[in-house]
Amino acid sequence: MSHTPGVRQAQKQQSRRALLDAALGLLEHQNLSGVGVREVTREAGLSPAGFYRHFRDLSELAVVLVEESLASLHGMIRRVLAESGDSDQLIDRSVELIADHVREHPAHVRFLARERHGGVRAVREAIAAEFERFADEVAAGLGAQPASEGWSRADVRMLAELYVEHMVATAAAFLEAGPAGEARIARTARTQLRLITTGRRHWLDGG
Amino acid sequence: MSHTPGVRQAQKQQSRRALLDAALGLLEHQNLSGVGVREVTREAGLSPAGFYRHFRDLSELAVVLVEESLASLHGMIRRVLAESGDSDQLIDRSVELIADHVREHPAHVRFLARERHGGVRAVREAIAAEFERFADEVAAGLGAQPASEGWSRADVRMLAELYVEHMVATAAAFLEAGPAGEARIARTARTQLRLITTGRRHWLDGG
DNA sequence: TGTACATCAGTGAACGCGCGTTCACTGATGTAC
DNA sequence: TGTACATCAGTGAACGCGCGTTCACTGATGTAC
Repeated sequence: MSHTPGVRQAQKQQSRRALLDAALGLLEHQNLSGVGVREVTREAGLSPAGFYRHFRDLSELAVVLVEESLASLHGMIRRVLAESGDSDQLIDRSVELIADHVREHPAHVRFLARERHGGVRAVREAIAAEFERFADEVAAGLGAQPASEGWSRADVRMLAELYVEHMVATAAAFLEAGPAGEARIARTARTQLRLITTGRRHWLDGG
Repeated sequence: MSHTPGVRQAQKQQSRRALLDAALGLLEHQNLSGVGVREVTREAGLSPAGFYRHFRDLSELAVVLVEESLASLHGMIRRVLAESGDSDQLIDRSVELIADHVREHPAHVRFLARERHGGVRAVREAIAAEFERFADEVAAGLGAQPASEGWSRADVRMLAELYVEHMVATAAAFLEAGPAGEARIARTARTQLRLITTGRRHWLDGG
């Protein structure tokens, strides 16, 4: 509307970003319940009162972080599903992508792992709802594969949930193990995925 | 040594128990980092200063809770491994046992799920170490089964880890879903275990 | 372009509060004789 | 059994501290004319 494209608004966005980033940084080493408004504003370079121009409280901020964390995860899932090749190659690439993702977004991944069963209901529910959506997405991807011919919708869905659960567990294990343990975690994850794939292949011929 | 069998000591144990129970109760709805010494003593009926006759701080108390929570879990694992029957019966019974366990020890299970990736390192490490021991135990159990003939130690171990991870995820899902969702969680868990079992059966014949 | 007024992101001081921890204490339990 | 002393779990008061939130404010940005 005005010739200047909202200097004020841009500055506000910058403060908001600083708050979100400060919080994410602090959450890498403590729980949401252990982080305080004053701590976040201190880290972000604002006065404590400034916080309330942006969020009602920390759990509101945390829900935004959930959305951002999951946006980056969605990107990853889409890349995994888009891969093509034989199943062993797919597995190798998937595990590699998870490792890359954890390396690139450690704070996001840690935040999700930590608050998924954490003490703040609103955040827990936001995470659970998004993981459901992941499972939907994975189920749609799996359903489109030739290997799923003859499968019931319910079975495709349970397989998708198994994959998502395994992906989350693998990501958490990468974090916990650090660079030194990366190779070991990756090896285990690949073998487990191969076992699941074997089960998938023989699912319809009577176990 | 004395004719009275330590009235003093018995009373001290009682206070200690009260502190542990109070903490476990509070931890059902909040993170460890959100719980305070004063809150715990209030709930336990002691004065704040009394806490320090028993624990250096809350994380020391929490590590004791980890041990207690896992003792009850160990019992469950042993029961699962001791079951006999065909594989479908085993799966049904295992999932049932998990459901029972969650119903009987909800606070313990919630505590483990919450603090497994929580903000207190000592507690996280205590939980991780115990889960490792579970995987050992499960691996030993699996290795003894005829179905594991010809399997490498590493493969038995990765299968054990997959089972443990699945068990933990299932327990957490039971908690999250509450009684209303129990049947649905159980159905999914059983199908997933059947898929894994199918993979296990065909593992050695080239995928 | 210039001017007068409106908006509103961010400030700094203030509030009441509950926290973790310490301390000297008290009184029941335990022990030695 | 009785007595004198030692132990030590639990108390209550005190401390300094950082917290979340509110408030009236300021001054840069935005708008109307």
